[in-house]
Amino acid sequence: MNALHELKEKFRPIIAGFVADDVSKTDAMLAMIRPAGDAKHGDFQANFAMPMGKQTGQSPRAVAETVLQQCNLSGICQTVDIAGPGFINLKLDDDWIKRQLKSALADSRLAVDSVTNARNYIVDYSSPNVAKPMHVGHIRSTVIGDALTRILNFVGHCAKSDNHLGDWGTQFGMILYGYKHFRDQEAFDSDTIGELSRLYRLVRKLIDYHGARIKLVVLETALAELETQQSDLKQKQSESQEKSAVKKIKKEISQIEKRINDAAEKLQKATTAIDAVENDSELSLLAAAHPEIGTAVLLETAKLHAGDQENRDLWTTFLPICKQDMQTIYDRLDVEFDMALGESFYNDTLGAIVDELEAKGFARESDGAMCVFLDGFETPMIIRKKDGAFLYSTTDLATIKYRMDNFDADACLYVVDHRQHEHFEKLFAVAALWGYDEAELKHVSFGTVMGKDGKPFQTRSGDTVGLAGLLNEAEKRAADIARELNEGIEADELKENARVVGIGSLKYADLSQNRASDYTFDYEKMLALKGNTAAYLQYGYARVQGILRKVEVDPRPLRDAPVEFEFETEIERALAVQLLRFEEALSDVLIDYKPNLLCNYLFDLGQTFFKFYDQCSLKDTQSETLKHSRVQLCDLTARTIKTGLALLGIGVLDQM
RNA sequence: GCCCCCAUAGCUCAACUGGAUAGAGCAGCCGCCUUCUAAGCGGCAGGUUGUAGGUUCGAGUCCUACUGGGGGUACCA
Repeated sequence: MNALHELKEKFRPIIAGFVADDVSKTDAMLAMIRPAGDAKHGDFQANFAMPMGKQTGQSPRAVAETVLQQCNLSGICQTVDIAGPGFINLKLDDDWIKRQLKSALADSRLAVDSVTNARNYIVDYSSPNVAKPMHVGHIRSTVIGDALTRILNFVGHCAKSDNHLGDWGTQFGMILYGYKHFRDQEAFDSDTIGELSRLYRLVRKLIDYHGARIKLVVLETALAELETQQSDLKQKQSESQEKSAVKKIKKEISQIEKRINDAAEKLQKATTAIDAVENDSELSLLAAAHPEIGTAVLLETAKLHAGDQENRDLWTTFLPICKQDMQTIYDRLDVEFDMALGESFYNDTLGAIVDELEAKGFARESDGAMCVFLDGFETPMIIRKKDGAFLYSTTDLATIKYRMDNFDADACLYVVDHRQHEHFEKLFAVAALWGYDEAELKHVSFGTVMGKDGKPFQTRSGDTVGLAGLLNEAEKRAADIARELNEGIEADELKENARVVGIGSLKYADLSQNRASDYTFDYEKMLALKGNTAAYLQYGYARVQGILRKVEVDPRPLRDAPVEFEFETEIERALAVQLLRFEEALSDVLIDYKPNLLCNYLFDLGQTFFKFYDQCSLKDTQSETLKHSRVQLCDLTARTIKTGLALLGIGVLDQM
């Protein structure tokens, strides 16, 4: 049941008459029926009279009156008013609300209708590179993708999640090289994943070192050149008389300064990479002994791809271990995938795909590389390097083909950082050329995780914050509060409480933000348990359970045999209306795949509930029927919170 | 150079895709636990939505220019 939808259908035939049955115009007008911005204007408002008045040359108020004369809203609306320039304010009928509440009460889906146009979705998210430790940057894709998959399935679509693991890239070359040259066998035997991760970081450091050494001179001369230019310009500025010329020079100076800052930053990075090795005698020796490590690593990767037995064997040994390590994180996050087809899965199909694109005339060789040139793009999409190796663009194309052929996908969502915007634009353009132009291919992008300095997030050491550590800290903080508030809480219960609240709040912190915004990583905010957090909603849920325990009314029999709802106070009606908006919130989420809209809804519901809680004591309610009506409201609130949080991948507790 | 995002309260973010008086949470101040769990509630304070124009009945939202920040830009993913 969706009140907004019902209202739109009531208005549809009348509006259609006004716009000569133009369906898209009708829909545009109906889209102007929306929840009231301010509760004192009613429950919903319709804003179509203004543009319609404009088009027909009538006054908007006259249009509104005509529409309302023809539209029979009795039964669903209690009052209908025209206000201001021509706003139509709609207030739902109490009896109608009560009927809807009853059907929600009796329904395990809370009367959320299944969509009529069910589609097959593939949701591609998380997709970490195996063999690199997962860091805080991975959590965003993981929780957003997981929430979208759950919501799509709940409303009746068929959504399959796919973890498109980076299990075939250069990082494996690093590990292979590290394993062959630097491994500590004892450590490898006792703590394999720790040793692999150490090897990865070690090789990374050495490559960065040599890279920085080569770049150093270039960077230094570039910086010096820029500084000369800067002083020249300053000279010119002081000599110049003309106002406009001075202004122009000033602008040039500020541009130069920006470039100087950039160059200085790069130089700083290079120096840091060099110092990290040279200040460490052991590392210096290793660096000196492996001058060609960069190309050697690429060679190891190439050998792996070419089917070299030793490297393949090592890969088959490492991969399950790495996957197992990631799985512990996914388990803690309660995230599951329907499939985890990594890049390696598509390896055997890549050659044929490149050949096909070439044969069809979409791809051609340029500078030795196989490229697809696209209108509107400066650079082509390279699908095979000049050394013969394939790229992730090739794999992504193979993935699209696989998903279309095997899952008959109507839509693929890629929950990936917005920095890959252009990659996906090209990918989708090539897919359309290739013939996959029916399905919706959508880059559900999200902002970068930034540090407090406004730069992409990194810790001082240059390593990004580990995900495991973040989860530990989240649970620890939740445990501290739970212990403080519940003296003598059992160890098991404390642990469960900390897990549900800590992890839930961490996820919610990510989900509650508009995914488009870059997000500033803030330890305190990520781990906050007060205000607009999962803990707030979980607390609301737990309090309902507390009430039900206290008043000793079992809500379950009331679900199928409810008493008549009574709105003794304004707040009870407000809570009721808010409860009926659940389906609306879910459909809002899916318009542009924004889970934060569900968070907004739940937080509003929570606030309304706490007001109700404050004003309507069930314990002191004398009338049995009123008490039961309130129990029913509580029951619906708890179930809506529980269901809503579950759709975000967050759990609830009976007691906190 | 070219292209893409972003700029909203001291801080971190919303604003249902053009609607009525721009909302929350932190942080600050004042209240509320002998009253169903204070991880809560009520109140105060905080804004020329980066700047300047434009479009229209109506703009944080759309267009233009500018300023500032981030990202991308031929063989990394």
